[in-house]
Amino acid sequence: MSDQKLDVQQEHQQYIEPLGDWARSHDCCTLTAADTGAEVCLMGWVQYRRDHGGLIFVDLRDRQGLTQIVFSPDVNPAAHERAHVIRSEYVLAIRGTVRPRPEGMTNPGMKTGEIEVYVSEWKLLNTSKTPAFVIEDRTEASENLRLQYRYLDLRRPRMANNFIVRHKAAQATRRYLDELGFLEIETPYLTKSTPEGARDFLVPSRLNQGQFYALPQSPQLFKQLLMMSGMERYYQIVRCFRDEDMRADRQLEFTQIDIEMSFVDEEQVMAMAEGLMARVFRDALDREIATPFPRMSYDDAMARYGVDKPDTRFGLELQDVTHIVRGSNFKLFATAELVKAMRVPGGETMTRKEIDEFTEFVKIYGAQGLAWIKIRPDEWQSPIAKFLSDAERAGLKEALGLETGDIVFFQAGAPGMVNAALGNLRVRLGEHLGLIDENAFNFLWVTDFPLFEYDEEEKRYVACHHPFTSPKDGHMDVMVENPAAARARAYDMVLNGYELGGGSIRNHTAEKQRRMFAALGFSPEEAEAQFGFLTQALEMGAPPHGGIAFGMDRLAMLLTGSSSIRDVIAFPKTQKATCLLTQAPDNVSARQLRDLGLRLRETGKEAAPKAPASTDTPQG
RNA sequence: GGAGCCGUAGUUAAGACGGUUAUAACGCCGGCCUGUCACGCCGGAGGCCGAGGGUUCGAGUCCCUUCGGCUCCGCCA
Repeated sequence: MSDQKLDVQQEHQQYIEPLGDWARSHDCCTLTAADTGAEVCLMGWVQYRRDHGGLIFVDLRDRQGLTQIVFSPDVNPAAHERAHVIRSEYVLAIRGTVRPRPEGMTNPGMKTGEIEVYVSEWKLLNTSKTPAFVIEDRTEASENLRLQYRYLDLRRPRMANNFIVRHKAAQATRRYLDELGFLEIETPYLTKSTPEGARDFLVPSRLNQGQFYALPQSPQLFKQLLMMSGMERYYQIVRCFRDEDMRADRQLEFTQIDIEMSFVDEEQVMAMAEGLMARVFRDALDREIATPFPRMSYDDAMARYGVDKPDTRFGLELQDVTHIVRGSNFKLFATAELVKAMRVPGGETMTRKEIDEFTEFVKIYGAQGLAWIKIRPDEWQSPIAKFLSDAERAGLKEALGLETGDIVFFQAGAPGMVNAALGNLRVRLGEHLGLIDENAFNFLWVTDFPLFEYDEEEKRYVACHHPFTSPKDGHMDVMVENPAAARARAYDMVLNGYELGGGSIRNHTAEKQRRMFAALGFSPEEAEAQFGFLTQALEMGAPPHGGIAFGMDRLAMLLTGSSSIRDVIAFPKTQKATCLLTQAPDNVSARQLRDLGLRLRETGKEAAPKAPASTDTPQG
C-alpha cells in the first residue's frame, strides 16, 4: 500500500542529520585507482542500493556520475547497521577511504569502476518518497510524467548532460564574442507591440491602464538602435517570446544568440558566425567543424530540395520535369503548373504498403496523391505508365538518370504544394531508408532570399525576413516593379535540415527604410506611428550594420542529439502552452485584475482555481 | 482552426471477439544473504482500465462527449 511506503520514508526522517561542517572533497566521477588510500567526502543521491545483509553497496549519483560506496561492518558496525534504511533517491553525505576493487570485481562499464569508497561515517541528509519513475536513462517515463516531475527528470544523466553541453555552448559563445570585441548588452522585455511577425504576448500596464507592453519576439529593433548608439558590436543570449502554436522545435519562450555588427557586409557577418559555430562545437563537443560552410541560393534550395532549409546529409534531390511531360496524355502532368520528380535508387523493392504510407504522408501537405514508377528490367511498373509516350519515357530517363531498380515519385500541381510534399517526403525517405549519417553535422548557408512573400490572408506582400532587411543592390527599384522578384541581403544558417540561425544586412538610411515601409503597404503616417523612433534614429548618423540570431535551443538540441528542444529547456511548456509542474497559466484574483483595469469577458465557464493534478503535485 | 497516435497497478506495457477473480515485467513493502554493480532468493501489498454519458442481462473491450500528452498541417517578420 502507498500508506506503507509513506510510513517507511516518514519513519526514516528521524535519521536526517544537518550537513554540519562536512564539505565535499570530490564529485562522483573523478576518483580513480590513483586516489587509493585517500580520505574523501562525497555527497549525492542513492542511485541503486544492493543490500547483501552483510555488505551494502550503494551507487552514489551526483551531476557528474556514479561512485560505488561500500558499507561494511568491518569498517564501522554502527554505520553499517544504520545503512539498512537507505532507499532510492535518499540524499547522503559519506566520508570514507578510496580502495581499489578486489581482483575481478572492477566494473569497466563505470568511469569510477576500478575503485570503491569504504564508508567510515555517513549522514542521511534527506529521505525521498519513492519517485514516480526510476531515475535512469534507459526507462523512459511518459513525457506527461517527466514534465510533472521535472526535477526528477532532470536528475537523469542524459538530461543533466544536455544542460552541461548547453552551458558549454553558451560559455563558448561568450568567450568567442568577447574576444572579438562584442559587448553583452541587455534590452527590455517590456516593450512596444509592433505589427508584422508573430502574435505578441501582451502585458497590461497598471500605471497606464488600458495600455499594454509586448514581450519581444526578438530584440531586433533594440539591437539596431544599439548600432545607432555607437556600440559597434553587440550580442546577447536572450529570451524571446512568440505566442504561436508549438512544435518539437518551437516553444512560446525560447533563447536566441542575438548578434549585431556595425560597418560590415554579409561576408563579415557570415565569417564571424562560422567562427562562432566552430568554437561552440570545439568547446562543447570537442569536434572540429570545417569552415567556410557551403552556400546555396534560396532558389537552388527550393529547386533541389523543395524546402529553404535542406538537410544535405543525403541525396534524393528533386528535379523539375514539367517541360518533359508538358504534352502528356496524363492530364494532371500536362496541365500542372509544376511537375517535380524524385528518383530513389534501389527503391523498386518498396512494397505497396510502404507506397500507400508515403501517399498518405504527402496528403498532409495538400497533395491529392503520389504518382510513382518502378523501373524494372522488363518494364516500367506504374499506375501512370500507360499515359507516358516513348518520348516522355526517354526524356525522364535521361533527365533523372534512371536505372533499373529505381523508384521515382512525382508530384504535380501548385509549386508550393509540390515542393512541400516532395521536400518533406524526401526527408521521410532519408530516415526510412537509413540514408542519414546521424553523426554528421552538415552546415549550409542559404542566401539570396526573396525580400517579400505574398500573404494570402492579408492579400499583400509581407517581409520574408523582417521589414528592416536591406534589398540587394539595385533591388530597391525591383521591389516596386515586381515585389516577388526582389532579393534581400539575408542569409540563413542551416544545420541538418534545421534553420539554426538567420540574419541580414539592414537598411541604415531613413530613406531606404521609408521606401521599404511603403512597399509593405504602410502609409507614411502608419510607418511614423509604429516605427518613427527607428527612422528618426536612422536620420542621425546610423552606421551600416547587420547581424544574425541563432536559435540557442535548437543548437543545444542538435549538439546533444535530442529530438525535441524540450530536452534542452529546463522547464518547458506542453503543446497546449501549459506548465505541468507549476500549473501555469492560472487564474488571478479579482484584485489583480482591478489594479490593471481589466475585466474578463463572460465565457460561460466560471474561472475557478485549478485543482492540483494529484495530491503529490508539489504546491507553493 | 484541423489531422493522426496515445491514456489500463507507482512505472512501462499486454488484454480489443462484450462474458468467471483484469495479466506481466520493473518498482514498492517484509524476510534471508560479506562481492554486488539493473545483485540474488522467498513471501506480500498494490487497480474508479483518463473522466462523463449511452447501448447491453453484462463494457477495459462497442457508440457519443470531454480532458490530458505527443507528432504534424495551418501559424511561426
